Order: sequence, then C-alpha cells, then structure tokens
Amino acid sequence: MKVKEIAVGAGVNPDTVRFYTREGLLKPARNPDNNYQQYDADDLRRLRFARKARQLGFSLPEIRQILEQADDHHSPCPMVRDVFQQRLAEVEREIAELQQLRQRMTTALSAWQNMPDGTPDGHTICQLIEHWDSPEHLNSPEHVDSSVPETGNKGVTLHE
Amino acid sequence: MKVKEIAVGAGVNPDTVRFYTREGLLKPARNPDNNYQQYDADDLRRLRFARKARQLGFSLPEIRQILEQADDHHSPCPMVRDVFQQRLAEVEREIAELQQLRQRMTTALSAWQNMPDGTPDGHTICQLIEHWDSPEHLNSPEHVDSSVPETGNKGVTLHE
DNA sequence: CTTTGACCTGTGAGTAGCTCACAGGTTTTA
DNA sequence: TAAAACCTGTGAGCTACTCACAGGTCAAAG
Repeated sequence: MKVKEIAVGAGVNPDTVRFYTREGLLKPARNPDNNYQQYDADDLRRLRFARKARQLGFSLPEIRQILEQADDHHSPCPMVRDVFQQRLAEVEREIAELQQLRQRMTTALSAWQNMPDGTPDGHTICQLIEHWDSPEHLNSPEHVDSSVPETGNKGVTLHE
Repeated sequence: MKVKEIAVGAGVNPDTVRFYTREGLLKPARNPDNNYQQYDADDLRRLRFARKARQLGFSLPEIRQILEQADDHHSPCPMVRDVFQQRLAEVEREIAELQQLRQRMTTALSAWQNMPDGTPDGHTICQLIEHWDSPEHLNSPEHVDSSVPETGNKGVTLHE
C-alpha cells in the first residue's frame, strides 16, 4: 500500500500517515525502484489502533510505547488498563469542570438579560464579563504561577 | 506599575503579561528613563478582563477585538453575548461527547475484566483497544479528511 | 562605593498533534 | 506525450502560553 491507500483505509489524512511514520509509529518498507513507502496490512492495523487509542486520549508517545512493547512480544495490556483508568478519571474530572462552567454560563446569560449593553466608558470594558464570577479555584492567590493548561492532554503520563 | 506588579495584581505569570503586550492586548506607556513598560490601572482591568474571558473560552483574537471595540467606544457587549452563546452551545456539545466517552470507557473497562491480557503475537496488538468500539461519527468513510481538532478552542469564531 | 540579587528588556525556541505548503521526482491516464 | 495525480522530505503554521538567554537597571547590604 502507498500512503494514500493506507490513509483512506484508516480514514485519515495522508499527512497524518506521513507524520506517524516520521514519529516512528509506522515502519513501512521501501520500494527500491522509486523509494516510495510501502505499507502492509500490519501497518494498517497499527494505524487503526493508533487512531482508536488517540480517541481514547492516549498521547503519541504512549501509543508508540504500546506498539514497541507489542513488537517485543511483551503484553502491553496491563499498562493500557492502567493508563486507561487514569484517563477515565480525567475524563470525569473534565466533565465535572465543564458542567460547572455551563452552570455559570447559563446563570450569567440569564442575569445578562436584565443588564443594559453598557457602552464602555474606558473604565468598564464590558460589564457582561467584568461581572462574571470567575472560578477562584484555578488562580488562587497563593500561586503566582497559575498555569492553566488549556491545550491537549493534561498530564496523562505513563508510569515510567 | 511594572511587569511583575501588574502580573501579581492579576495573578498571572509575568511572561503572560509580556506576551499579551506583544499581542497587542495591553498597550502600556514607556518610562523614558529606563525603557521599562509602565502599566496603569486601566491595563490591570484589561488584563483581568482578558483572563476572565479566556476562562470562558474566548480566544486571544476575540478578546483583542472586544478590547479594540471598547477602545473605539463601541459597545462590544452584543457581540460578546453572541460569542458567549455559541461558546455555551459548544460547551454543551463537549459535555455530551465526554459523557459518551465515559460511557464507552466504563463499558470497556468492565468488559476487559473478563479478557485475558492477550500477549501480542504481531497480529492482535492489544485486544483491549482493538476491540474498542470506536465512535464512527467522527471518521466517517465519506470524508477522507476527517480532521478531528483535538487541541484548544474548536472553531469559536467571531461572526466576521 | 561596590557588589549582589532581583528585576527589566527583546527575541527565539519549545510544547501536541497534526495540517499545509513547497519543490522536485514518478506513475498513471487520456 | 503531456497533464493529472500521486510520491518524496523538509519546514513552517496553528494556540496560548512558558522558559531560556544575554544583557541592561536598580535598590539595598556590606
């Protein structure tokens, strides 16, 4: 299989296939005639596996580890179960956070029904958000560095 | 106020202050003696506003737009309400997705109790994940490009 | 008066997981 | 035979920061 074929087979962008290959998740052979990458059915399985694992919240390094363990004929499954349970706990934490957020948003929205637009005078930029009651648990005063990791996978690490 | 002072005042990292300044959200004066940035109470308000807006899911370009509109003495609030409602809808979509995910995860976990570890033989990398019933609505076969934006703020755009 | 430490400056790189653009080579189709 | 569709590797871009670096400034301690 060539890049586009395996990409279609797994329902992903060909560039993702190339990226995963660069990252060492896929190790295709080479066609010596034209130097094209040659993927086989096993690569397709690995790719599909990787995509499923991504949907479950595994990071690429984690997936690579699992695949490597599988290559070495060690069973990666206890590790997977482990990370999986951590991930589940995290998902539940995210749900709780988002539900809190939704609660505050709906409250704010209904409160805003009764507020004037409040054309800004240079001091009150936008009452709507200035009167927002922000969750204090995130940037508590004792931490100057209130890093709120907004992007990606928050601390799903393998027990290494 | 100097960088660290305003940073402490808003509970953020000084580098974030510098970053926001670079990005044009804050426009401090300059101390001609030493070329230090000089922030005033208004900048502090803007910074706090920006942080609250970030917690609500607004992107930096959105926040910049709001601040610029406020600078021009236009009321940004109808726009804010607009984006806010979009953001609320998105939060609810995220909640629903995560709840589905949790449902599938708990189901899978209990199913896995009864499965052997399944030492990989090169064909079944890890039964645990290969038998995962992935949500098909995300990588449906009709789209070759099934881009699943995983990071950050998924399409919260201003109606431009 | 000098040293030390804490702050300031701008710039550049790193983070995750892709996605896209580029320039050039190859294969397939018309 | 020529255009279209693919392939190659590399490098940049996305978000919202965070950190590191090299050098300048300033307040207090010795």
